[in-house]
Amino acid sequence: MAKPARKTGGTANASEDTSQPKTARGEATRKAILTAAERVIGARGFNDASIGHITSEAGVAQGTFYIYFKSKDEVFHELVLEMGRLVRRELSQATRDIPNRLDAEKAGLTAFLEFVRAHPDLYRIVQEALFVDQDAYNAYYQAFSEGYRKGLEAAVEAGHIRPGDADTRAWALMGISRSLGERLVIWGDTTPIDEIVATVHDMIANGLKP
Amino acid sequence: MAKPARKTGGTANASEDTSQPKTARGEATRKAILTAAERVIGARGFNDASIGHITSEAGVAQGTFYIYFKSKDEVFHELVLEMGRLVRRELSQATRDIPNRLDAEKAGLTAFLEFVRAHPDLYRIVQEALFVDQDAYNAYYQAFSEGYRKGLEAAVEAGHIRPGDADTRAWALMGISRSLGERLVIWGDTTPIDEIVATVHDMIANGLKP
Amino acid sequence: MAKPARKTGGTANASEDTSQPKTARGEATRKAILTAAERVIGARGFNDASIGHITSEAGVAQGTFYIYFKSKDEVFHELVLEMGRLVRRELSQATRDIPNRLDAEKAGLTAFLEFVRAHPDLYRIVQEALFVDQDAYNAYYQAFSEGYRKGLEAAVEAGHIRPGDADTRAWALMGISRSLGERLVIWGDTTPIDEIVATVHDMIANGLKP
Amino acid sequence: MAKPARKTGGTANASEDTSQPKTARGEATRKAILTAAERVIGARGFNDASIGHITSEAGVAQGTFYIYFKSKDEVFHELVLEMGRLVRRELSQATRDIPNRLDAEKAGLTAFLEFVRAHPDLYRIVQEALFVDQDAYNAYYQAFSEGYRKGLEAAVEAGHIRPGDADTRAWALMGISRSLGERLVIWGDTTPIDEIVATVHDMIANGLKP
DNA sequence: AATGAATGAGAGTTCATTCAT
DNA sequence: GATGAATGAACTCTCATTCAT
Repeated sequence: MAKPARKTGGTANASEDTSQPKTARGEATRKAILTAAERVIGARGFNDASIGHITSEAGVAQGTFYIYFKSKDEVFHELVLEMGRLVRRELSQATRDIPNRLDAEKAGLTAFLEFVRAHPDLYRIVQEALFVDQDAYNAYYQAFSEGYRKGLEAAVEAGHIRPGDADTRAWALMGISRSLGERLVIWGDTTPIDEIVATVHDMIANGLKP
Repeated sequence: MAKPARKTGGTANASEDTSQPKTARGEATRKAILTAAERVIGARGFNDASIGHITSEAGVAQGTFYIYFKSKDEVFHELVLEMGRLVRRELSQATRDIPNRLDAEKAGLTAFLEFVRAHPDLYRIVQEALFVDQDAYNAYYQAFSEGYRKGLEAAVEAGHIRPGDADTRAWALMGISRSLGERLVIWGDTTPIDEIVATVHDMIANGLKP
Repeated sequence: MAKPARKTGGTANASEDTSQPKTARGEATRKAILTAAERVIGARGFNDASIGHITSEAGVAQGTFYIYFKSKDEVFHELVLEMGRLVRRELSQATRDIPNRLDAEKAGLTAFLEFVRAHPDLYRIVQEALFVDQDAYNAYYQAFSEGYRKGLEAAVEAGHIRPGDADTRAWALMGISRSLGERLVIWGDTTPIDEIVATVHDMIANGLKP
Repeated sequence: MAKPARKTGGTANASEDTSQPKTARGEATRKAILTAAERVIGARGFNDASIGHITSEAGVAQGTFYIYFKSKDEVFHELVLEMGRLVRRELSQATRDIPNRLDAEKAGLTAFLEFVRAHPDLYRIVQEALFVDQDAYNAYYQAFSEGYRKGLEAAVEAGHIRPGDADTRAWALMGISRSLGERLVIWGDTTPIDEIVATVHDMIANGLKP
């Protein structure tokens, strides 16, 4: 029997032993490794991407990796966090100044799909986090689901959409985004994004309107 | 440079060197290994689940594994296929005899969520297939998305729902199911399934009705 | 340092635990396994030939192997002994009744090359014995070299050939046979055997004649 | 059934993933492993020589082996090539400046036997190549047989020896060398090399002279 | 800061052999 | 006599990580 505990967290706080680069050269090296890691892990998956693959893609020696990152898990963790930051920034830029929830929903979906199409590696990395760094995965989706939920609660309050459990709706809407994003990245769908959005938004808007 | 090709397929046809069991004892052993693999891989993930973990969970020696499966990849492949079969059977049983698409949608979602809650390991395994056995992953979702699409096309035809791109809608609806299923399995959500379904179905039904 | 001792012997006495077949059916099974072993080991080499390969080539179950042979080493041993018996019989039949040493030499070479061309697997097996069962290898060549030596000594005595160290000559002549045999088996040489023999015998006869 | 194809080639081009050493230390380590492999494989045979045996003989960790060689097969391949280079160099040094073919033959045989007695491991390794790396084995003997053949053709042309098929003679002479070499290495023969050569050369010279 | 050689634990897999039926 | 399931030791190879230079 003996179900083993699921691996969880561990790589939470990034800066402890790994020195932050002090020079411009160091900064550049660190960035090169991070970018290489994104490409390599995105393409091969976490387990098939070795440190050697990453460093050779980055054009540095293997040992150099450990000057900037404590472990393989740590780069991965950082990539997931980065993905979160980027997506959230994108979405908040796209939806700021849009008072109506349903309009914001539409703009957000469009922005998300465009981002995902532009960064397919990051999409895969976030999905794989479920198996590699569950804490990061949780943090990623928690941030989204809470944002969503609050938005939906406010929209109900404001009478923009009709009543209904905000958390469940938040997960449902997130699911739509993820699924359509996956269709682009994994399945190579080429439908123009605005067509996708039009179809989906028709459904969502009618599904939620008061 | 050298972007590596993504691992793909390879484990497609199962029986070549691995002998199918010829006795009841063998049959039982094979089943025991498969079940153990489901538990262990579901719990630890593909990479952290070693053959040793699986066989010791199954109560057999390591070598016994290779009597029934050609490789670690192959059990995984078989688990994904099995998951597909089980889910599809569940859904078709739940929705047969329901003529109206929207009602069928509701019944299907309920059945899916109940299934997922009952088989959390299988959910994780299918998700991980994206990184371990992409062919199986593709086959799994292709089967669903096509079924969905056909159902939606027929429903439009029949005037049960209003017009709209069936493929996009199919992916959107699949995304809703997956996301809510994940909330149950990964996030330990305890909302009663019928409440979830009620909330979501309100949105879907209004979103699609003519 | 620690040069390990070379593996040697161990499988010398064949009948101890392995029961000799008592029935005609058993006899046939044993023969089938031996023949299969010759083919499989000859083709793949000792190490790449598994018991499973042999038994499946023989059309019996794995366990059956151990009814007739104590171990993998043992079949191999027996094959080498068999090769020795066959070759010696062939040679003595070919050279009996030929009083003159040089004529006998010619007949023997012809017979040997014909045998080898007809049994390429056995040739390889004997060569591999050097690495698998050195005792058998030694026994095989000792028998030949001694026969050769005695023949040459007698021939000197009789004045058929001119004086010279018999043992060295024996190894030299054996080397010629082996090398030409190998050219047939390993290199696929198709020169007619009598042409080969004519060329070589010209050299040997002139080299040894008084 | 299913006669398996004979293993062939595969280890042909050496440098692809295995990095050539870039420092003196690396160079030394590589050399140490190669030397250890020669000793260990020569003594125990390819299959009984594990990577662990080789690395512990070399005084390095197991993993270090794979920094310098892609596989066990690859070291073996390299050893066979090295053996070929060494022997050819030895022979060409011993026979250069000797215009007469028969004299060169004598000098070559002497040099070969002395080399073999000094490097018994290499002799065994080349023989085992027939079962481990047939390409290397072929390359090794092809180089010799062609050199021999050309020499003999030229000698016939020059009237130093009498006419006769050069290829067959080449294999016969190679066989003599191999066989006498084996007697030294495998059978521990202690006859002084010049006595062996005297006996054999008497036979060859008379056998070939015009 | 950067290198690259070295480590060694641990993984997947094979296979000769045993044994209950 | 024959089967085929089961065993487990042993092997090759990988890779995250450390360290001397």
